[in-house]
Amino acid sequence: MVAAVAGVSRSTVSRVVNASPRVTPDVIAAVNAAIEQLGYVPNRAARSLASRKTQTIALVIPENTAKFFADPYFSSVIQGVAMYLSTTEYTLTLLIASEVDPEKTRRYLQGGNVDGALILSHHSDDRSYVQLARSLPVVFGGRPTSEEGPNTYIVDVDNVAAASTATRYLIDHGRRQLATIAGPQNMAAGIDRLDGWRATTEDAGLDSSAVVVADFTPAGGADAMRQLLASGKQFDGLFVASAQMASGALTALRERGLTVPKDVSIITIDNDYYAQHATPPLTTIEQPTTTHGAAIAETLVRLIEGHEVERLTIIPTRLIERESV
Amino acid sequence: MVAAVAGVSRSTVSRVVNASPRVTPDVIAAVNAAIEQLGYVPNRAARSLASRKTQTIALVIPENTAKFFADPYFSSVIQGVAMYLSTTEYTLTLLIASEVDPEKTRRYLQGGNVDGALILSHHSDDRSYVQLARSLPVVFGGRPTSEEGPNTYIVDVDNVAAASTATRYLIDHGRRQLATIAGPQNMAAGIDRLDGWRATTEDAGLDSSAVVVADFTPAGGADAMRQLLASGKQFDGLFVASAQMASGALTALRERGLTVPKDVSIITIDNDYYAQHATPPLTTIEQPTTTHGAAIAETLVRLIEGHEVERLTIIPTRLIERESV
DNA sequence: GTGAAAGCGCTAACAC
DNA sequence: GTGTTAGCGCTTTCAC
Repeated sequence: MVAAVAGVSRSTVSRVVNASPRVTPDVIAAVNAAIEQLGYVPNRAARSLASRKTQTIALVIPENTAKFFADPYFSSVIQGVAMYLSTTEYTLTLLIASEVDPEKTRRYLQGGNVDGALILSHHSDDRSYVQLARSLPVVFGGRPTSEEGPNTYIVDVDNVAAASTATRYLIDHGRRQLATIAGPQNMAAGIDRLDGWRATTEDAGLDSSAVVVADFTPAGGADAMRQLLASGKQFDGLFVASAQMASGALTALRERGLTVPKDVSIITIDNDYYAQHATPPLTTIEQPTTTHGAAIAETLVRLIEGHEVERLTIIPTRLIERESV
Repeated sequence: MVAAVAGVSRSTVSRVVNASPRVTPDVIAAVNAAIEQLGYVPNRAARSLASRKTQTIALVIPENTAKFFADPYFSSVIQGVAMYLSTTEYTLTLLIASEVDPEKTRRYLQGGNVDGALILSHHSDDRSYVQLARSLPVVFGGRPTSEEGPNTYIVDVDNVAAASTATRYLIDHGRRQLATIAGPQNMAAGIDRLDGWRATTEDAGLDSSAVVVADFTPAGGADAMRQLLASGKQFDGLFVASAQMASGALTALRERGLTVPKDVSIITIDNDYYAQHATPPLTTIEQPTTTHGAAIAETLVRLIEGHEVERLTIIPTRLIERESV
């Protein structure tokens, strides 16, 4: 073993590996030399067992992975998480939450197999995770819909403000008959964006009754657009709560021979390929996705390591002007 | 502890947890009852340490994660991997291969911290992973470019055949002046698809000199298209080695006022949103991505568990006819 | 079929 | 500053 080659005890090797401050430089050098020579790699399992730390962080993914992975927003957030963690000593585990047996996930998380968990809010039922936060460091990427407890740490974009900015942009560009395709009302992002649109619309003294709810997918956006068109409501400015839905809405508009932005202006949220490659390219509110992922991960690491952490971190957004307004 | 409540020894509890065949049904029931009552969750670290198995599989991701995660193909494959593994006892760890310190990744992998590794070929230098396969079960999703060893297990699509099918489709539809936008020639997928195109084109007695190489991105595809246009070569049928590039190519074609498929037919590979939402929607060769991911993971698990495994598994592809030819 | 004992490879008191 | 001694929570021979 390393200790023998370096001529020291196993404890000392352990101290060197863990960068303990009180070890003589000579000894550190000797041990490192031995480590190098032997190609020694500490065993994670043994370490965890003895230190009662796993150095592992779980990223919990809702069972409905199809939607999850198909959404470029999430891939991008995961990327941010993974990249941040690769600069630390923590390892990232992807945990798919089984809906058949939700207990399985909870048990795994609480069974001391991870040091903390990241929950990307995508689904309605996050109550169990809010509870989980009582016994394990947990950070939510996106505000959970269920009531928050004292241990709820959230890193999120200000969805109300983003929707508000978008809506005001429409108004500032002369649009007076507004409509919106909202996101699912069991998700915080869906709720908050609708709230922002409605408040801003009403503040401007405009009618806020043209609302259709969809599911954040292109197909859902197209359906919603058709509904709106069929409703007979007049509108010249449309806020769509996600670029994926906007892409679908564009398709439906084209079916009816309507032109953007001549007949109707569109503004949305997300600067993904849907927004960039739409015809016309969409004016949108960008949320910095990888930055968001990194911030979530960083918050969790700080939490695990006992640092002071803000209960709520807001990630800034940015308006990108293109050709749809 | 569980043993006490169930009135048996720890060994017996261990046997029940690990589904050992020779335990009396009564005892099994008693132990399970105790487990349930106590909410017992076995400690992974202790288990690993004693059994010398980690029940962990690493998914190695090239450092250039930006490209990686932006590619819907990979998100989708990861999804397949994650979903398959969630049905097993294995846990998925995302491992970002540092290019600054490639040794770090290798050491981690060889240090007994995982039972096996999945390499999604995306980058040129996979030699080190082919080597790694000598000491650790490794499965490649996509053929590595470097020479294969006896322990190289590969799960891949037949890229040559896919390109060949696509090219023949163009020819069958009356196109005689063919061109291609090829993928990077340091990646197997890029090389094989070009080979397939060239062979089929030449077999048909057609000119195979109109080739531009790009990097699988939309921007790269657009540039390549402009180059092709500027070259003065005439073509009425174009095979683009990925839908992302095809989407860029479409943009460049539009700039020049060319219409698809009237002026030029386009066929590509990948049935992602680029192919589906392009204008016009692209005729393409679909590779089943989540299935691919699941197959890769399954192969690795079988390998780890000592089952007989094929050295090469080919995933079937499918032609999807749309409006670009 | 079940229990007793040993030990996986490391860290963490505690002594010196 | 370094070595000694336990012990983390499990699995695994080996008896019985």
